Amino acid sequence: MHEPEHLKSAGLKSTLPRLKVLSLFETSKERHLSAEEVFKLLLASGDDVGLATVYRVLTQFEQAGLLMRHHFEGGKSVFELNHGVHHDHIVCLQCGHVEEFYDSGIEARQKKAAAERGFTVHDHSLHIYADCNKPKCPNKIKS
Amino acid sequence: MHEPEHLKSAGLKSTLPRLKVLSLFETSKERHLSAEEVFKLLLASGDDVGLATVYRVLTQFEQAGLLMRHHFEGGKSVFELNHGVHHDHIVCLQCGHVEEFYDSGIEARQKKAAAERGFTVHDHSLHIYADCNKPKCPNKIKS
DNA sequence: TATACAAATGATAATCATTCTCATTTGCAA
DNA sequence: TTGCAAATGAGAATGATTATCATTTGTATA
Ligand SMILES: [Mn+2]
Ligand SMILES: [Mn+2]
Ligand SMILES: [Zn+2]
Ligand SMILES: [Zn+2]
Repeated sequence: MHEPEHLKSAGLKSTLPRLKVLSLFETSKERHLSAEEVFKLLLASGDDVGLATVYRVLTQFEQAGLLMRHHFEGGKSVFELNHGVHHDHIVCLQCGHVEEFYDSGIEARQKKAAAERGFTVHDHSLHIYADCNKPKCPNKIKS
Repeated sequence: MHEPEHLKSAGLKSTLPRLKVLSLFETSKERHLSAEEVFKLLLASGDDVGLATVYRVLTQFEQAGLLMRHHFEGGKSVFELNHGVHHDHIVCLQCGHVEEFYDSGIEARQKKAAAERGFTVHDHSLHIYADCNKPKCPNKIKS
């Protein structure tokens, strides 16, 4: 029961919808969730939160540094709890499974490439799109 | 005047809108263009092509391998002529300027990261978001 | 604890990029 | 030239996200 403090320290007041969304990310089996998925999971668990509120809260949490937003292919934003450690993503094109990885060599070479060209890096996104080849992976893109 | 053959060999018949779009990419000062930009540039040059046709043609050219599509931040697809050599992008958050780079070390480490996890790579996208620090860069995001 | 009110919510309208529909036009093969 | 499948263009439809605004709620204060 530390969520209210999380919100407080982020300058957000502790409301029911915000607690529900945060709690969902902390307990969900899926680490990376879209707004639509958050909305549906809350509905399914009997917690009614308006879709507009879901979008608002996700954006607020992102700005507060509680969540990170990613733009995978498919047009919809995906969010995950910000555990403070940067990582990149491998996304399975068949089942949508997301695996995280970190390669300090890649990170270093990115910085170098940008610096050599006079750029000041703010941020980067690296997504590898692939087949996961897991036994449970269906050969069909999940809707 | 070799465009018609390009289209023919791609299995697309040589129509006026398609020739105009292809020619625009071959002559434009900007290498990376969104659908909206293509549409407006054609209008400005007196070549009227419907917006729906622009979208259709861009997608067809992408499928034919003539263009590559990228998803930079900002929600709209960006296209460029496919010159056959893979590269990644550094995008200036202030002026939208795009610079290309290629780092074989990064490429190799990506393949390795995916392989180690049992993935079969289809594709990847690496975008570095930064300030270009060029003298001509305005401190404002261009609309 | 009751009250007051700014902040938050939720239903719904609006927006934006993109795709779809369908009547009309066009490239091109015969 | 003609015939016609393929392509086009105007506008409707879609899907994700944001804006509006009347109503509700968290919380500071009396
Ligand atoms: Mn992640
Ligand atoms: Mn490029
Ligand atoms: Zn999979
Ligand atoms: Zn710049």
